[in-house]
Amino acid sequence: MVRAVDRVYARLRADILDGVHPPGGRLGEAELAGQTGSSRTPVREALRRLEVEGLVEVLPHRGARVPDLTPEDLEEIYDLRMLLEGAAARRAATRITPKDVDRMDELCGLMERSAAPGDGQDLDRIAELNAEFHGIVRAAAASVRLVSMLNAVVQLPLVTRTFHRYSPDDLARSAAHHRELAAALRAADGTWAESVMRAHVLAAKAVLLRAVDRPGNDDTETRTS
Amino acid sequence: MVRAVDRVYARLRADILDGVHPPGGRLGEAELAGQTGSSRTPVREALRRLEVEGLVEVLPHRGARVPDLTPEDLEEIYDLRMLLEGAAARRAATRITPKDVDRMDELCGLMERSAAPGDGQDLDRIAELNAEFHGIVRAAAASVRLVSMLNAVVQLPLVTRTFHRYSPDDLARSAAHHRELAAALRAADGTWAESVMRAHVLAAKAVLLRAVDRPGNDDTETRTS
DNA sequence: AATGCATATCTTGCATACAATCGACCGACC
DNA sequence: GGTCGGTCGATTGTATGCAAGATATGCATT
Repeated sequence: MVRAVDRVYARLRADILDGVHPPGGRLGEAELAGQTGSSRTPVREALRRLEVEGLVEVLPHRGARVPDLTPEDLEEIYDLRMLLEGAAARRAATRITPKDVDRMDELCGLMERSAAPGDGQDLDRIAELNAEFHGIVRAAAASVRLVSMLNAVVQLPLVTRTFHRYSPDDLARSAAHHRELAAALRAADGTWAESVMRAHVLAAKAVLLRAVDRPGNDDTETRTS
Repeated sequence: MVRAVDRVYARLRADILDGVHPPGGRLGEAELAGQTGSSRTPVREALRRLEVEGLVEVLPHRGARVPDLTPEDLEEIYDLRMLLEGAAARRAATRITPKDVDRMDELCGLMERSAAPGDGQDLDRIAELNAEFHGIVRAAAASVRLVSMLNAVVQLPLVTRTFHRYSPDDLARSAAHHRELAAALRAADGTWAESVMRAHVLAAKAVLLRAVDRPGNDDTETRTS
């Protein structure tokens, strides 16, 4: 039997990331308790956990809300992500196993295939593979605190989770970064790996900020489940 | 009326940092509720907050414990602290006001006076001034997420809070770092400020690791309140 | 005598009842 | 007519009762 707080936490987190609870949306404890079939106690605990991850903000006696991020917030978040992912890549370079790098190369191939234009293109599949790819790097960094901080900064609404904003050039650049990162890690060159990772994150930041400034091809709001 | 969870949280945190609850010590909810005069609910919430800050570790159905940090943990923590404090110093360089730098210089003078050998020496007072000094830098960094991450990493048992381990040379070096950091910030030179800050943190790490390897002059265990 | 299992007890996890606080609405007064 | 104050409603914060899981202990069995 899993704990109710874990179910509520996972459900709430997924709902926020999928846009079920829009930014600025109110999160009443009783309402969420009803939706999840549990009582307010696990809901409260889940909300507090999400608060420290930055996914919700709670005001004393006034409940929890989904924060709507300003462009300055996004700037801040990506700067932090660059810093932390870069440091993780550097640490990983001297700790990762060849087997892990092999898997990363394999993932590169799969991502490139899913990114190829045409009927076979599957941008959601890329997101999955991408998550595993970066997960390997973080795991190889072997720093529980660094990883937990990364989780607090990476998994934010509309920060990641989708490659739909990426142009063909963006996708090609991302793929090149992935290949190069694997090469740097295989060479056990921490500085190289860190540099590539920083570029990778900054490129993602550029894509996002471009989309925020001109919210035309943005499809996150239209998601319903 | 302040919330009970805040009282419990502050009390518990202070007790852990002061060594009232030694590393490895068990933290029963009912026991803590009795000590703080509240019920288990605020205690639970406070424990969860402390968990994400790394001050306690909770195992499902098995309660909370104060984690005892291995030398590898300390290594990891100081690496992260170097990274984050360095980044904060860099951001602060282009955002800090001259008034804040003036105050930092003032604090430098006060710390140097408190560090001077003799009857006037007051190492605990240095800790206070030092906290304000670095607080100014963090505030000037103007990044709520960066600051919260720093708080999660800095305020750990036996990481800071005391200058009793510092030799006269260590104290002199620390003072020099502080003066230089103020100068770098006044010059609005982010790279300079970051470099000094990284050196400052690494120097502190060296002092701590030296003390851990040869736990002779360590007085944290003997504290009772 | 040692090991495995069952049980007993203690602790945490969850649910619900009660209290405190905040915001909104309405009325009175200026 | 506008503004200030009070009361009401709703929501969060706290306390406590109950259930489930985990560890420890003791007994039976090999």
